[in-house]
Amino acid sequence: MESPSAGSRPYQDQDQDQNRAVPIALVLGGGSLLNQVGRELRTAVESRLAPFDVTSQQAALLLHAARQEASPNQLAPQLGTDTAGMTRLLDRLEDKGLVRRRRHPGDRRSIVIEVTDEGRAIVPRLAPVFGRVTGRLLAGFTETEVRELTGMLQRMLENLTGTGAEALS
Amino acid sequence: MESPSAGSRPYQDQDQDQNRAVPIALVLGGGSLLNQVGRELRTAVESRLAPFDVTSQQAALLLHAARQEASPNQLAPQLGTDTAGMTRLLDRLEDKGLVRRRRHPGDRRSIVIEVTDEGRAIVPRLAPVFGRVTGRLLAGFTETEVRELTGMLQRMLENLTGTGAEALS
DNA sequence: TGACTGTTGCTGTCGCGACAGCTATCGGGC
DNA sequence: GCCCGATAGCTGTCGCGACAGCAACAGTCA
Repeated sequence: MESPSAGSRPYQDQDQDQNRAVPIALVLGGGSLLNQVGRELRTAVESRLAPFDVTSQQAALLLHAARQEASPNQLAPQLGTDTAGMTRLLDRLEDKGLVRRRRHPGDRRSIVIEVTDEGRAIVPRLAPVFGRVTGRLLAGFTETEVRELTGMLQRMLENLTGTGAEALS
Repeated sequence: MESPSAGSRPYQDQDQDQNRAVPIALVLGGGSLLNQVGRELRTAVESRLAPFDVTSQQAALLLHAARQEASPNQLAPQLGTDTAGMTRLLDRLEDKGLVRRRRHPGDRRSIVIEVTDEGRAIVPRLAPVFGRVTGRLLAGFTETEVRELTGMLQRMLENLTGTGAEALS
């Protein structure tokens, strides 16, 4: 298909080529490869979280909040949402009794997310789920590949957001 | 590029290591790196599609349907959704007058998606949007990297969807 | 003191994915 | 003819992300 010499040509040069090897399938709508993997990943996590009656988002919030008390505003970017999404997320978790809202003593605009005893009871069982799915996701990958993949994902993120968004803790 | 001892060690061996270099951040909920890139990608596409008053999903459907008439059932997997999602997607596109539903002459259960003249008018201007965003997403990537990335994404997809032997669960 | 500005969380609206259940239709077998 | 399973599309429900608008509050400055 391609000659090996083309391997290091920057992708930009290739952009005008109408018959390029990697088509817009990487990008096309919700069916893009990227989104497809993301969706399957979420589904895989949630099927394993079903016994605990929480979604992957809810589990992620619990893990973050249990480790350190925080406000919705602080957690929102780590969960890939905004304050509006946090409001609803907290609503659902509060309905399930896993989380409580407390006013911040110093700033009455703020809120402190408090994991209830019921929430803390299941938190230790949530983390391994993410670990196991990570293992399955990356089965057959070498450490080098995982590093390269992570690097490429971060470069793509920076390409899109413009400035470096360090989302990784 | 392989440091032989660590670099080629399969990721599985690393799984029990609590302090592994790539944490569950790759997987954690909607804030995972994978989903984050996917979301930014969708946002970037949609901001460029705003003048046409279509979303990335709707644009993707138009591109597919304009190239070749098809049924919702055929297009659903390509758009990363199911027939239920197709029903709503078609509803919205029909409301906008970009698409029409026609009964399949041979099979009265089926439907043929017909792009209206109004729809065909904007289709040629949609494809370049995906191309441009692809270019931006992959800015600075070599062809080799793009190939490796695509390959890794596909491997991850197979790892998740494949019905392979499941030593972890 | 009072106005101004920025922040924080809430609410409404839209689009979308996943899932379950339903109807109409098609096809094969008897 | 009838029956039975499979298939195509529709509907309802839930969770979530993006966006816009809102009220309460904080810190600042005249």
